[in-house]
Amino acid sequence: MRVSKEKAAKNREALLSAASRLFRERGIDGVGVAEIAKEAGLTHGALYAHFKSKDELAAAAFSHGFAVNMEATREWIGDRQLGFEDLLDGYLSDYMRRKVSDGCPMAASASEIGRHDEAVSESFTAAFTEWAAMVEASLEPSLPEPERRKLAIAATTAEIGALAISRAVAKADPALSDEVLEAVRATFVDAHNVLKTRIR
Amino acid sequence: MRVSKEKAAKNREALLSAASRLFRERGIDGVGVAEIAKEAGLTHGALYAHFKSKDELAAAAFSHGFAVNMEATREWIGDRQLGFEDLLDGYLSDYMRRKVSDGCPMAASASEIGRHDEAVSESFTAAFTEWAAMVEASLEPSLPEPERRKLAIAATTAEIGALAISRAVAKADPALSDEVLEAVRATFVDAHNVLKTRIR
DNA sequence: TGTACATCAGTGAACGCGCGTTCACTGATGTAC
DNA sequence: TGTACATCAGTGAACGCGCGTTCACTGATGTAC
Repeated sequence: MRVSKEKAAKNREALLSAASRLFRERGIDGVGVAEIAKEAGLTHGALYAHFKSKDELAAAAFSHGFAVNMEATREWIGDRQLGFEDLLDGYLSDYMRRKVSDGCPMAASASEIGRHDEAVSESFTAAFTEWAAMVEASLEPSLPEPERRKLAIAATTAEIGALAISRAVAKADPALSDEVLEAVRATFVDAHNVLKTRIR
Repeated sequence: MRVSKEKAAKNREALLSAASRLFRERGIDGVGVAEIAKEAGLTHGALYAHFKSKDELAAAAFSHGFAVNMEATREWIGDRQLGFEDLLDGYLSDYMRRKVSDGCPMAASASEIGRHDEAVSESFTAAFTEWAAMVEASLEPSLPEPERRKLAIAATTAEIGALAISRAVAKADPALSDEVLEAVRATFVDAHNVLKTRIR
């Protein structure tokens, strides 16, 4: 039966939350629409009143999960003046490695994105661009372009890759899993320092 | 019916080739065992004479695909004295980005690995370790440890991440896809040069 | 403010199909004599 | 070299189940008068 506009909006939100969490945990192909709808307290048919297809839901869920993470990051930063090193430390941490179901959706799904609809690729791209902009803003302000943007893009790419790979090797080689995070952190801190030195 | 040892070995090889290719194209959860067996010219039941489960096949297929790529890389290098920059250029290329079905299995599956059996994680870890060793061998020999190993691990991590991400954003933003490859290349070439300069 | 009715979010059965795994069976291979 | 037979890779039916999507229907909501 019909439902009030607010209730419908809440149901949509519940679908996005459930999808977002389940897709990060088990992958887009690892979860069915019925389970997502059930998790949101609905039947699977209702899902198609909100989204045209599973891939459209995947795209929206990706954006939703990223927005929640972005907001949490902004809150974590708060009024502090956090620099590039602080961001790297925050992202390349054991906490983030364990935070799969509500962690960074880019690290959770990077290698699956290319196999789905263009809508999914667009969600990923928007998230990547936004995150890279935040990283660039944390860099030494006086760094010249295009070096500044290049470092931001490389750092964003490397940190997403590092989190994904540290999870991939974690079961088989926990020490290597730590090394991956630390090596990427150290390399980019150093690269930033070198660039800062060059402009002096 | 029973089949000669050579024929059985060839069938196993065909199963690994098919699985390896299909998993890279569509993900482990995106392909069924029946399709893999059919592609190898067998029925699905035969698959279980060679592998205990789909995940065990996934682990073996990953190792198989990586070994083929490693061999191709060694052939590509041949007798030339290729350095770190050459390896980066080779990996972070448009050719590799398009080479999905027979390309680097680490870039194709990085973010899915953590969701499967420990056997799959072990295959990934062995591949990563072997590739990182090759990268380390390409670095300036006089670089001290632990910086040398750290740079090799960071570069390996970043190049796998870069390939996965350049594919993820390719449909939505081809220019950004190129930038990702180039930014990682430039950052690591620079990092290597800086370390070389420091030891002088 | 009250009434009539169009709207549409949500239900649940049905569609055709594929999933991973098991298992009784087949029959050529490979071995023991 | 020939014979008897155990081995086991491969077959294909069957298991129970889940897949994404569609659709006729329900009935409360929201709107027009």
